[in-house]
Amino acid sequence: MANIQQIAKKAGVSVATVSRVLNNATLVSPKTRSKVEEAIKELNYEPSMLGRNLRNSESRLILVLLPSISNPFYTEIINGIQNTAIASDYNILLCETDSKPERENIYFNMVKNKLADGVISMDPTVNMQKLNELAEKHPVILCSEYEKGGSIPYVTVDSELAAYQAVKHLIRLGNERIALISSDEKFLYARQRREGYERALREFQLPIRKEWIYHTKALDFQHGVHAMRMLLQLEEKPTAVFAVSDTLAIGALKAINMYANTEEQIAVVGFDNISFSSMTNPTLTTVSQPMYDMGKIAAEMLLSRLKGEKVENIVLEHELIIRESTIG
Amino acid sequence: MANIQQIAKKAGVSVATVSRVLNNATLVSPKTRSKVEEAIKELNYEPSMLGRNLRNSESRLILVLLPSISNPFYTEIINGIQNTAIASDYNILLCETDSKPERENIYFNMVKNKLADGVISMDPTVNMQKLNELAEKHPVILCSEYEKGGSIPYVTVDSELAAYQAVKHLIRLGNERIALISSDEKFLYARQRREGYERALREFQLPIRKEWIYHTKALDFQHGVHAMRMLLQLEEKPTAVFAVSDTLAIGALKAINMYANTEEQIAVVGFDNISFSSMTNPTLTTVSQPMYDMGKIAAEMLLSRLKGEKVENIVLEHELIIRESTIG
DNA sequence: CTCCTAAATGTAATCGATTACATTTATTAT
DNA sequence: ATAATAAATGTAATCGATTACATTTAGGAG
Repeated sequence: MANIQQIAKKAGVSVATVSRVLNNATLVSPKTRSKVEEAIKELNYEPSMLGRNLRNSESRLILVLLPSISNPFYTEIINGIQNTAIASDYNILLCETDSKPERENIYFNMVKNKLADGVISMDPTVNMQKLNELAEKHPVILCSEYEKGGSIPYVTVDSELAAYQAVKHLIRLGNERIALISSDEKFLYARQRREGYERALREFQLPIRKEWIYHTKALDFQHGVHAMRMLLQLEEKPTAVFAVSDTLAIGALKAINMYANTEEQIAVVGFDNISFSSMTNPTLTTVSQPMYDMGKIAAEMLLSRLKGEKVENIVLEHELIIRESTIG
Repeated sequence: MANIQQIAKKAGVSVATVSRVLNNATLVSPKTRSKVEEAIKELNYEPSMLGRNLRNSESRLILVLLPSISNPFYTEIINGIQNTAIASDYNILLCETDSKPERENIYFNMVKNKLADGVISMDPTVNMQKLNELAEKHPVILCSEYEKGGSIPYVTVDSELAAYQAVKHLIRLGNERIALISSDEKFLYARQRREGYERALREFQLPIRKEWIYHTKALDFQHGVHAMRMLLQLEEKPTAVFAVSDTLAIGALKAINMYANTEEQIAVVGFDNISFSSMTNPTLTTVSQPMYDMGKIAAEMLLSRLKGEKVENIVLEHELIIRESTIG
């Protein structure tokens, strides 16, 4: 790979002039410019990002942290981020932390070291203290999961309200024994969705029973299956379930299919509206988050921060998508 | 962020000594070493990857190209790659090309520019000519999709054989009218799976009818639904379907559920054994690829190439997982 | 105490770009 | 034709590390 010196030599000019051509400065004569461009073409030259970044302390790379790419929830968000970033000549790097702090560290270092210009974190398991430290010196945006009262700007939805509405929907259908399949409450979204669930129950004077609240260790299908199976073994079984994620809800549907008596109709509501949720049988009622927009806005916020602008937190609208799993 | 000069000054030594401490060279006296280490701790210093990479032309970063993260097929492969890479002190960057050549270019440039040390490509839409050019100067491994007779090392499964076995399974169940839902035949895996499909049919003297071969434009659920819907509108409907990907197969199951008469039992076989495939109703019979191992081996091959070693192509074993969708 | 050798440390070039400032060349006005 | 100005180009420092080579220091032998 040729470097700028070789181009300069070949074109018979100085490296400064080559650099000017590269960055379309105006003070290059057309003649010189074309000489340089020819040399670039001939030697098949592409400027080194390393040299450039080192000098400019800018990489035009954005890190996107997520716990795991296996949850389809992130897919559309990433599309939103990516399209927006690319339109502004930035690229994104997907960083799967697998909820492991060591990996997180490596990615944080990339930012500190100017290998990346900023971070969008969607990882609920992120070390908030470290992220806050990073955010003091570098642009950071939280997407979906956020820190209440924290200083890092975020874009999210109102999880409490969405959960409240989802559970109210179940109540209106006549359900009085409504279970919650949630994840670890160290995550804000899990706490908020439980609060919404409880608010709806309280409003209708329905009991909040802790044996109907099941906490899973992870969000994949299998954990949903297992949670539902546990709920089905209770002497007083719930007639409806609200799960904090579609993956759990789909697992619950599966468990109902496999283990429940066919005459028991158990209604299920999920959260996220992942693409698979309309492929299940029955199709899944769920809370739709504007995932693409969330990603887009997160990217826009980060781009603003990169320009040194202040940004406001944003809470986007959600929507309850009613499908077969609550109709029967 | 402090730099090496500041550490040197603080510790009262030269930058060379600091660098030696950083890279645990042996020729540093214990006294000096601890002075330097203290300065590093005090100033909270972390060496700049940019400076280091520029000098060493090494980044210890591996690029993983994939067309889209929305296909769960890639999830486990990525885990395999990532765990292997991290064990050797490499990190991976996930690059979603969205099948767009511009994006591909950016990522190729990262490699040319030493921002990344090598590439594992899982993208069937990759520009093979450009990838081959890149592979002349940089380590590149193909994972899953590969180039027959090409010079880039690959790890994959025997798609033709797997498809042949899958279709034979359908034939043994008594199906004589077997459809194929495939994707664009510009992809090698699609061609190979069609060949396997045809070989099985020929072997049992069953007709190969082109109205039973449907090519989709993409691999998502919706395209599977649409394909199956088209097949159900034929006057002579197939009694079984082999789809080249689980996502398509799951869409097909959905379409059968929605549009087929309940008395028609249409058997379905997919390919990949994604985690969803055991959540559907009926559960999906499918070809299981050793995805984690494939990723692991791809990473190991790349690490070997990075050390300058030669590597051999590897074809891994697959397995037909029989579930409800071919039992009824 | 001196000399020699080995160990420890320092100096300065290097990687590949950008850019402030200096210098040369071209253009315009008088 | 000459001075003044504008445009084009060049020179060299810089970003933050590594490392060959040079130099200093320490330790041991005589």
